[in-house]
Amino acid sequence: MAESASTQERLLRSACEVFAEKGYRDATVAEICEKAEANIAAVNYHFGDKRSLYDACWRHVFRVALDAFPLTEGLTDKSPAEERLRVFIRAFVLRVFSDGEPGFFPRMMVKEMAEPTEALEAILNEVVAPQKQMLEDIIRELLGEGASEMETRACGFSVISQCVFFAFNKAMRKQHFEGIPDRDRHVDMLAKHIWQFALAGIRGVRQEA
Amino acid sequence: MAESASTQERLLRSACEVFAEKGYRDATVAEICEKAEANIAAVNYHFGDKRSLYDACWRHVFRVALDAFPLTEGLTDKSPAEERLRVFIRAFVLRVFSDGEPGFFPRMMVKEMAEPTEALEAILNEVVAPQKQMLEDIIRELLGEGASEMETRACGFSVISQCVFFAFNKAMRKQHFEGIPDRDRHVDMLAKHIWQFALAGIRGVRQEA
DNA sequence: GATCATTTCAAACGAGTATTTGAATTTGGT
DNA sequence: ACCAAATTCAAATACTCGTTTGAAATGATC
Repeated sequence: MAESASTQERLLRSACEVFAEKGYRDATVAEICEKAEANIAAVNYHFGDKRSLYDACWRHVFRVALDAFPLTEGLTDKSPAEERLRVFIRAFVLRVFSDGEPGFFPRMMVKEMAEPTEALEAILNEVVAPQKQMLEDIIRELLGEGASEMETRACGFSVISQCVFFAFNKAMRKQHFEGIPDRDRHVDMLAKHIWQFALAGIRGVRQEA
Repeated sequence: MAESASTQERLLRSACEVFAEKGYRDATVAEICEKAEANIAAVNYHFGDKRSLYDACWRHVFRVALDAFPLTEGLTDKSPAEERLRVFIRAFVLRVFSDGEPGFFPRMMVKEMAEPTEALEAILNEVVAPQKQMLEDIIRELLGEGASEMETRACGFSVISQCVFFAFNKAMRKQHFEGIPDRDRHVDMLAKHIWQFALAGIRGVRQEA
């Protein structure tokens, strides 16, 4: 951890890393402090307690992910729904496979969903709800006028579940890439696959109705 | 917990319940014993330690899920791939939404994937690998001769990720059902949605290639 | 009904971990 | 250079939780 940054910053960064890898419960403040080259008491001095540090991490990783991979990159108000869906999915997948800070957000999210802490409800409201809204707006457009709210929700879930899947753990990401040399290109291909699969799926649902 | 069963049985059942709800780390033997109306030392007496109890739970929930919702229910050797996919997905989804014992398996699985214990590797080999194989066999058939191994894997992941998604936690399942009276029927509809979405997705991928 | 093995129990123990403490050190302002 | 505030530090504390222990209760066998 770079000793150029302030102790508080170093703590925040190493905490995000550890929380993203292990989840809230399995992360220890001892490990976080060690990685930040700070004293064991530094967390309490700078953040109050472990939970407040966790909250600070959420705010941080959320902002970083949004910064590094915005879900509307390069789009205009009048970009077609297909294109908006492509960008949304691609940004999501790039986050998930990022080895750096932008990857912390989806990983913390999966940990939190699997083993919720008190923070979950706030996260659902402040973080996932807007993204869900954005996605469903796209899908509603793709489904056309006749789409029911239930169909829209269902298709939204179908897309999101694919985007999130590989955030589970490193072993799964590794396994999916075994024997593949050019990792970045393959992430792109995966994003493209999800996009095509989802577009076809949505059209299938539309025809059925 | 029924006091008709033996202490060992009661422990196993309540342990599955708690592990499925909270994951290995957040589950406490105190809570498990309390729910089983057994003494705090009962786990060690009957199973040795918490980890061995966890292993026993895995064996149990796996068997129960396979029993209650087999992935090939009612199929013959020559059932068409579409039908095999439908049954596979439906059984998976029914497990996920089961409030009873069959639901414990996918929930423990998601917890384990999000925050792995030492048990993960064995589970991947003994449990998920065969199911993955089965699913990819179906998909390979649907994709036709020209399908690459990578496309097959990608479509397999697209299906599984949707099946698993709602195993994350109760809040998500609840949210998806809010305002819907007939829950069982809606689970069926969700399974059908995933099936249609997946079939269309697979066909989309096939056409692209 | 006596004896021995099995099971249950309350209490204690020990390891791991978040938090507190108060002294020591560093920093920033004058 | 000096003071005061901010920060760092090692050690102590408090709490949770898995595990152990030895005695008590229960059940099985003869």
